[in-house]
Amino acid sequence: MRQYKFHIAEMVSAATGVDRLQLTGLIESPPSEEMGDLALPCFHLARVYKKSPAAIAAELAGKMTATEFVERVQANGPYLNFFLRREKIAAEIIREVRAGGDNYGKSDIGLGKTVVIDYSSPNIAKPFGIGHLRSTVIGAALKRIFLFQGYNVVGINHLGDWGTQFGKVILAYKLWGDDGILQENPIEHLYDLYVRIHQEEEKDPSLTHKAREEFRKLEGADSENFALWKRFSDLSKREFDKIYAMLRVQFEATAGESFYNDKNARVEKLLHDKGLLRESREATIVDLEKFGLQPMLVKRSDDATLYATRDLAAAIYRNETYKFHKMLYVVGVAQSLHFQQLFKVLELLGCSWAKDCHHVSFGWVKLGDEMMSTRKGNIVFLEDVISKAVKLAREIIGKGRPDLPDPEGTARAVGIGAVVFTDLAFRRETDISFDWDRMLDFGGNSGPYLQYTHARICSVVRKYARAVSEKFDSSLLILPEEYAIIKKLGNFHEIIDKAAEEFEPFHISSYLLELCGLFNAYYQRYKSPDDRIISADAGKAESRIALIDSIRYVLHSGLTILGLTAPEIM
RNA sequence: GCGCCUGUAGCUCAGUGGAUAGAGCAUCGGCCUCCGAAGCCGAGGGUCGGAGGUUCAAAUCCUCUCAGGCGCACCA
Repeated sequence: MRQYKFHIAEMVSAATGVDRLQLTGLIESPPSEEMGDLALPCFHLARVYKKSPAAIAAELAGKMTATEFVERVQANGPYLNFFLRREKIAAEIIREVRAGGDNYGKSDIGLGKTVVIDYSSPNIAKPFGIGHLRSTVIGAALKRIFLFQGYNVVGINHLGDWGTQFGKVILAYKLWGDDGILQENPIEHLYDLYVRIHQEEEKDPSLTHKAREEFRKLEGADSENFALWKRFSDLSKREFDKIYAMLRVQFEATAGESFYNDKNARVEKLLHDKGLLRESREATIVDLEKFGLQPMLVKRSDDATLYATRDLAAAIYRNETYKFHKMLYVVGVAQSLHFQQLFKVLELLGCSWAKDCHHVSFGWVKLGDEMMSTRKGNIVFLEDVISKAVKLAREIIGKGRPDLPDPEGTARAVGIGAVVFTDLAFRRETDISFDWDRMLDFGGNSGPYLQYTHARICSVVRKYARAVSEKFDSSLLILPEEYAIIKKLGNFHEIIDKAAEEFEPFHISSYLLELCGLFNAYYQRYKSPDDRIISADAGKAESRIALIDSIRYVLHSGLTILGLTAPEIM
């Protein structure tokens, strides 16, 4: 619909002399159909011309004449409403979708630019929980959104594989670990040890000190600790890879924190040379008080590095390696202070690109009233969630369609789709309450609802049993539901743009739900031989199939971007 | 204490300056001899936490206030 906004802005600009781009931004969609297809609120013009908005609207309505796209223009109070030529719009949009196919909605505004996205980034020696899933799902969706816009995208898995916490795991393993259990069930065993050391620490604070010492030794290349770390790390990565395969998530680089071990010293020197370092309470810090921020701790009192050091090293390394246009950190809201500090320190180091770094934060996943916490041990395992969802999908699928070609694969597609979509069904910043009932609700606003609608459209197109014609007659698409769908299809570009600008995949989720709602209402409303999609009238059937096959394309692209598969039968 | 975030229908959430505040779940009532009922249609349900203010126009912006959450020195 973007092109028609431009067109209308041109018309109004010609009549008033007001800047065309400014007008484009003002044009909006009216709340109801009888108010036309696009509208220009005249409040701003009223200020310029010192007349009432209603008078301006009336006056402009008189000056406007019909055009190739605009059928009539009508003043409605302070609004100037534009009614488009439906036949023309229908023909253009459907042709555009069909010509583009899976490429419809793509753009090349990102050509030659690189976006680096840091996402997923689980901690080794810890289970992959529902919380990490959120970063993974949002990051992977953003990656596909930017690819859709022509950007070169580098997805980085910044594994949490270094730091004091491994001192804890190493210490716990030395105290209570069991090689046999580790071999058999690595993540579970490491997780038990991790929870246990946190509990024991409460009773015996000396453990904290011992754990730090273990990490200091690890950083000092102690061979025993290094071997243990390496083993934990390898076992964990193997588990994570299974999950990524299941979610079909890929990374261009897996460079965890340990990757920067040999790059921290250089950062420290840079900070030192800029005179940014200060000693405070025995630790090394960058004082950020004049920027209203807490100090950033760069090194511990025993000289071991901290995550801030490694994040600085990572940012500098990535800038040098990828020359990025933007860098996104898909990390929970709990770390927002850290990122403010990080970006500020980069700025102080003279990195002009610090402004291109964004913390794409997301809210908590709560369990009941509590925040999920690995340390407290109240987390939900991703594997349990997926296996329950797939099991439920298997039951539902088995009932309706005994002839389904690949029941197991479809059950997985739908079960995983339900889980993935749950993370995309809210705005990023919203805290999510983890709820089994909602996760396993395949109706309403859910992934399976979108997939179901897609399969349903595929089924109708199959039943039509003829090639979808490109020579359909758009003048036969006169039902209000048909026109509403056409306008919705025409909005796909704008939705992608908005999702990319705001780093918000939810806009796409919301759009797809609306699109499916329009289709389902349309589908169910008309049942007579003439009115149904596969109409007794061959011409109508041809046009309607071209229309719903266009929905199919957009739905398929949208689902793919979000990370869901779109089975043709389910 | 300082900083940030949230408060919209019974529940979970959209809507972030414009035309009667929307959806899903839940409740109640309808719709499969007919293209897939994982669906659709309808009903009830909201002083948008509260009070001031800015504006032609406020759920949306500002101030104050109440309630909840998170972050703030050697975890990441």
